Amino acid sequence: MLLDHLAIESNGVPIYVQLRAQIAAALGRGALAPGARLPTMREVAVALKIDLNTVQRAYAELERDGLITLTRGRGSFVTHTPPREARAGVRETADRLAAQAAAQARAAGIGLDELTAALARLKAAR
Amino acid sequence: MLLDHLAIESNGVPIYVQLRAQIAAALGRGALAPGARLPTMREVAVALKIDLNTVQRAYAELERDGLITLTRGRGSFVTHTPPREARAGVRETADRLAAQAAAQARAAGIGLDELTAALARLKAAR
DNA sequence: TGTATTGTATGGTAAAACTCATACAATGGC
DNA sequence: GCCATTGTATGAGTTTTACCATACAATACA
Repeated sequence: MLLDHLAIESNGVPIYVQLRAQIAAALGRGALAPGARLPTMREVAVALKIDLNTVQRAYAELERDGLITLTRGRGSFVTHTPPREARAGVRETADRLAAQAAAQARAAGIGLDELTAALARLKAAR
Repeated sequence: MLLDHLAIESNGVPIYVQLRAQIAAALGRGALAPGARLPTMREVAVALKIDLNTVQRAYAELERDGLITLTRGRGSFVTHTPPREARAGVRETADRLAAQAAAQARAAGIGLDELTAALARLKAAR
């Protein structure tokens, strides 16, 4: 379920931006098939303990970008013809995050191999 | 030059967050060697047409994370890598950094697998 | 037809982000 | 010692984000 993969961090990044990015990435990954129904705005608001208006803003921008369609009374659905660039930004973002982590590691005297091992441990702990 | 790799987008992410992330990523890719001098806060502010205080906030957080050191009158410099056996808690530190990176990735909709793959790409690119 | 569901919209409040202007303080070079 | 450079700091004012409460409008369904 998509709701389980959503989580808001207090990084300085606005909540609606985080939400928009996470849903966009999930769609680009194919986690939800075209035509599939997204969780209700109210469901997301309750689950993440954020405001309905904040969710609405994220959903509205996803619709503006052509990723989802909103229909009052019915719900929100994945578009059947998603834009190509949906998947493009994911790799860029991942590379940027990896480089950031590498910088932190170097400053702490941690090698890339040790960081990789730590990531593997984290993955195993789930 | 680092300045050329900096660009601010109007995507809702606070400017100081974008700047901090981009500089950190550049350091992680090895764009600047340890000990190298960063562009002046004022240079960045002028080049990106943003406020000096905004740059200062980004630089300050990079210093708090140990990535750079700030010296009044001299400038900002990439911190030197500490000696390898300097600390006993290498593993704990690595785990902490990994968890941090994972949280950042999660906020951006990036999964552990994608982050690991990106880290492998970065390692290969050296 | 009625009614619950779901997206859409508005007004008010608080906090954060950003800019602008100005000033202070340490460093290095003349 | 003088002075330009560079980081550090403060305060005022505007914009953006987020929350809360409330209400409206379209859809689906018993």
